Amino acid sequence: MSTGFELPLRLLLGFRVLIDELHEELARQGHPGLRPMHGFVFQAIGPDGTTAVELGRRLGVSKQAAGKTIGALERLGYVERGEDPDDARRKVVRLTERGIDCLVRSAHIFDGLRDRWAAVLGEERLAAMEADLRKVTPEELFRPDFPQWFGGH
Amino acid sequence: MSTGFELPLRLLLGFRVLIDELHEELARQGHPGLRPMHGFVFQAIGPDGTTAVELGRRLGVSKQAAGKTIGALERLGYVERGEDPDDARRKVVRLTERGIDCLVRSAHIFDGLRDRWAAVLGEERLAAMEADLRKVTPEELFRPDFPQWFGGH
DNA sequence: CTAAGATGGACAACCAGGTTGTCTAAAATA
DNA sequence: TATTTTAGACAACCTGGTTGTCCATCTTAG
Repeated sequence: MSTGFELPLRLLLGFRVLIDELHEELARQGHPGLRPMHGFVFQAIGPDGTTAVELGRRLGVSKQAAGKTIGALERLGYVERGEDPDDARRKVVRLTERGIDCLVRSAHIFDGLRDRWAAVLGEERLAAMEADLRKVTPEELFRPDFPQWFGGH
Repeated sequence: MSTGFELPLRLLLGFRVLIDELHEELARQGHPGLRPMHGFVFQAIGPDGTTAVELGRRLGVSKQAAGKTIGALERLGYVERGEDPDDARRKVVRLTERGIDCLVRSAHIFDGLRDRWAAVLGEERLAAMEADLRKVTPEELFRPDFPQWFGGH
């Protein structure tokens, strides 16, 4: 019963399982209240920080929407705004210590989840799945405009 | 470079590739303007039709929200409301001929996309991927509350 | 070197899609 | 038969997105 119909749903379901378990574990480790899309935002901000305009471009939303998202994450203590000494117009958005802690923990948790899958499937089979997926998906891992892409009637 | 970080994103990317190609092809075949989530709604409606209350329950949203979605799809010509002879309160929502056409074409397109993946990866490897995904994901394929699940800051 | 244009960010008004609350008609039940 | 439950419509509101406008600042053309 391998209809083409099952494949996309299994892929999505796999993603969902991993993300759900990530957030359960993050909540246990002191980061409750985060939503799946926050990970995308953190990644889009990057290690060197960014600006509202640039963040909006990366996320595929307007700079105003990006500004609101930044404001929300700032209130949660995950990002902070700083001045740019080279350009008085720009406000650089950076991850706070708490934001970085969240990223580090996420990486560890993802590694642990991958280990669990490897224990069930075998490391060889899991590596094969990853290799195969690489063959049929674009190089660049991050398509942070995903939330935008999916929503909307 | 198999960090646990890559796996979920590859799964999501695979899903996205398939869905994007599905909608490109659907647009070519006379169904433009459909969004990824419409497929979920069609599936949630099912072959026998449903009601706004039941649809809301399946999609994980309020009956009012389901009603609005139904209204939008009705305007697009994909569903229609009919009376229930056994219960004058209920308005049964059913797929129109156009809605069914869309579902049939989607099934064919998904089959074709799976064939393309099989040509790249080999039928055996693809079947292995599907089998492995089944081992690490829930039985029930449909979690139509996905849009709801992902969104939200 | 200055004047014109481009850019980053804030603010306001609006829109879409979700929410809850209230209401009516019809069905189920005590 | 009287009461309670249910399906659906309508209204008010909330959130997170949109565009439009504005100002301050940087960049660039003359």
